[in-house]
Amino acid sequence: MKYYSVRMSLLKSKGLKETVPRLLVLELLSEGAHTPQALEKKLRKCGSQIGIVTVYRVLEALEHALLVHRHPLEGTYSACQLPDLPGHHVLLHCTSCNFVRETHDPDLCHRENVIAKKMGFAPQQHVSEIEGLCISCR
Amino acid sequence: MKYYSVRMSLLKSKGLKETVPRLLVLELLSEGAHTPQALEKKLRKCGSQIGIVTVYRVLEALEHALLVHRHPLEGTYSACQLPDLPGHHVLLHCTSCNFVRETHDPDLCHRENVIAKKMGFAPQQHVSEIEGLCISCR
DNA sequence: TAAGTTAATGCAAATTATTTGCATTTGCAA
DNA sequence: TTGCAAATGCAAATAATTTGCATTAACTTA
Repeated sequence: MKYYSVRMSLLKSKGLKETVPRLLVLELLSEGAHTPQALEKKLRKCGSQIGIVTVYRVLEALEHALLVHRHPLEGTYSACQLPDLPGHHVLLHCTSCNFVRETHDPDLCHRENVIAKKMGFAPQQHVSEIEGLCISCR
Repeated sequence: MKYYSVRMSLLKSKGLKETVPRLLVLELLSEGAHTPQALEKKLRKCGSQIGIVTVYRVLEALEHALLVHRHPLEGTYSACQLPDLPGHHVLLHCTSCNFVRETHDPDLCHRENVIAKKMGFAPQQHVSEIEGLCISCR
């Protein structure tokens, strides 16, 4: 596993300490959505002896730093692919292979603000989840 | 509680049996988002002796029939306010009073389809959640 | 309207998920 | 390299969810 690559600076840039559990979790979550339990199993398979409690705490820290998303329709987590654009995210979640693609769409964002205003809401953040089949699964 | 009103026909129209727990849960969920646990407590206060297990099973049935939404960022449920427009929903969730308002927006829906297509996704359903403060909380 | 059938409920218990407390270790700054 | 604060590991407590089975209630149809 190549966890010492891209994600090294990411943690520091968010003011988080760089630890092995965090790097591994980020790595796994960049490959698709996982529940905390699924993460623990995979970590065990990778040889790391990281307990479920630590997984929870790592997820909490990463979510708080907006580096991962807690996932709408499933209770899973995935790595934020656009950590520099907080506030609005579109998640494309393949129901077959479980892969999560993420994007940002200014039009959608704008439309959501319009809707919020129309309904009398002061929006703080939006998440849109689109469930479907990805290009390689159909 | 006026649970014998509007929601009576709704259950039947979805092919579900009309039972007291279901009517009560639908009623409560139309007033705002609740966790299963919160539902049980309120039901108990209303005098009904409906166990948590039943609450879970009622929620499962209602969700499957698309009469309630399992809620993105909180693990709560709320009644679907547009049961005749499945597939796409916009949830406006007040982070202060916990109320959930629901709407449907053709523009947003269209935009999400465009995004999905652009990303090679065959969309099955979308949910957009907008978190913020409702009109009476700000 | 009174069976009969199927599905829903209630309860107890099992399983699974999440949180907490505390001792130990580790990352990072001085 | 040393020291401090924060992160981790482990055990145990708490909470959430599921399962099995007996009972009850809702719809059908006769």
